[in-house]
Amino acid sequence: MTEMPSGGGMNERRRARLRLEISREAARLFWEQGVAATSGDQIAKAVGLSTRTIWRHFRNKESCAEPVVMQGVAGLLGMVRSWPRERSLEDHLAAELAGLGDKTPPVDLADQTLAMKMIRLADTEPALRSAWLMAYDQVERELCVISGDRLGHLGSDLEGRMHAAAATAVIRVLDEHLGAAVLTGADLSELADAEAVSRCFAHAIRVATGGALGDPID
Amino acid sequence: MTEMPSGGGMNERRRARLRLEISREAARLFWEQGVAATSGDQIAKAVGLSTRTIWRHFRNKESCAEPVVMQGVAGLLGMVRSWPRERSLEDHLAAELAGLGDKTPPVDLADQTLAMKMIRLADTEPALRSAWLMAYDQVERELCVISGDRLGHLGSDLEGRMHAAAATAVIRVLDEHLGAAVLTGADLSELADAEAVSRCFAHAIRVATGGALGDPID
DNA sequence: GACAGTGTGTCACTAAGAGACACCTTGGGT
DNA sequence: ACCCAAGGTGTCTCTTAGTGACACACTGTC
Repeated sequence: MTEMPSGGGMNERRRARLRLEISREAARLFWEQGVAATSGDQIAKAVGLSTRTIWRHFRNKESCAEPVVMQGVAGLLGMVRSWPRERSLEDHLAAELAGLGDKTPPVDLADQTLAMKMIRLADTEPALRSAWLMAYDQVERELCVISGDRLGHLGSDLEGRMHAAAATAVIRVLDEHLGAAVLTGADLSELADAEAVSRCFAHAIRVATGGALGDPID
Repeated sequence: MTEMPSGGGMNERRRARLRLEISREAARLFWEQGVAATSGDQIAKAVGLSTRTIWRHFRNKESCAEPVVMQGVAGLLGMVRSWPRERSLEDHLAAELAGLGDKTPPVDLADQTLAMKMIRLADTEPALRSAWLMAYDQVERELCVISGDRLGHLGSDLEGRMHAAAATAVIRVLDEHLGAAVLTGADLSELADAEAVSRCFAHAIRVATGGALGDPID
């Protein structure tokens, strides 16, 4: 009869951690040998679980890539989540970015490159492309809540959804662009200036939402 | 040694027609009994082909839904494709819509409702959601060419891609909204005024692209 | 009428993913 | 200390999504 709120919450996070763990191995294998050549058994063995358990946590093979993709945008998403209403997007991103160096664990860097490899693979593997899009679909839902909050539901719900969708779309395109740039190793110079990158994101979001997302509220 | 340009072109269109045919049956079955309960054999039998042939035309079961989804947006996409540079988006859509009643074959209406059923199903079936997103990913690529053409590659390629992505995103959200409205049968009144709908699309695209797509060129 | 090319059917096969059941943790109550 | 309920996992089994290989049918060309 007694609920266990801590147990439930713990389980959810435990589950998320496990999914990420599996996803890391899966993404690595996908990158090293391609999606088709990677079997569920192989993923299971790599992460030290039974194959059956893999399918308990992922609805199919491609979707094993989703958590690393989500992890790749988690940084930006976290920043947007903590965006206080009274600040402009540019100010907030700049501030977050300033205090980012110390609190970002090194593991995130590995995840970041893994996520970039996934989008690269998505160019040739339609299955991964759909996983990539599904991950951003998730981002869109989260952004929808945030934009709904900032717009205070003054506009229609539909309007909020469009803003969220447009913002997510430009974020995705920027991610694809940056990912490609990093992996080709072309010019890392444009990435070096983190503030320029954040300004780029902020500007893109502002444009895509017709200015609805960007300005401080009230 | 001799190419057959007519034959090749014919094949491509023949293939597209066949894919659509298969897709219609698949979508119908998906809607009637759910995706999981619909087998490849069943789709094959419904369309009068061997199962093997189904998998020659579609990489997996879910993607069987893509052609009807594409068909669902083909109307709008066609309009945007024929958008002359010297007209505004609003004017062009209104003009196209005026001369639309006569040239739209009735079969399109059935496809339209089928497409709407698919997005409805996508709410509960992640596999269909990814098919839906993949179809719009295709739309985005097409829009990318169009926007690149209209912007004359004056802006960066990246900018064109962001505009295309944002525009596609709002079109998708509007489609989802309209589809939901039609199927719930709530108020068809807001759909009755075709011109209002087209103005809605035009406005959304204009906003999402920061005005980059909408105005006449030069 | 022989020919190339392309699309389809049939058969055999691999692997994705689910169902059923037993086991083993964890954590809480007595 | 003991038991018990809940939920995650392994093992076994089975269905079916999806592929490879090969033969056959169709179509247009020389």
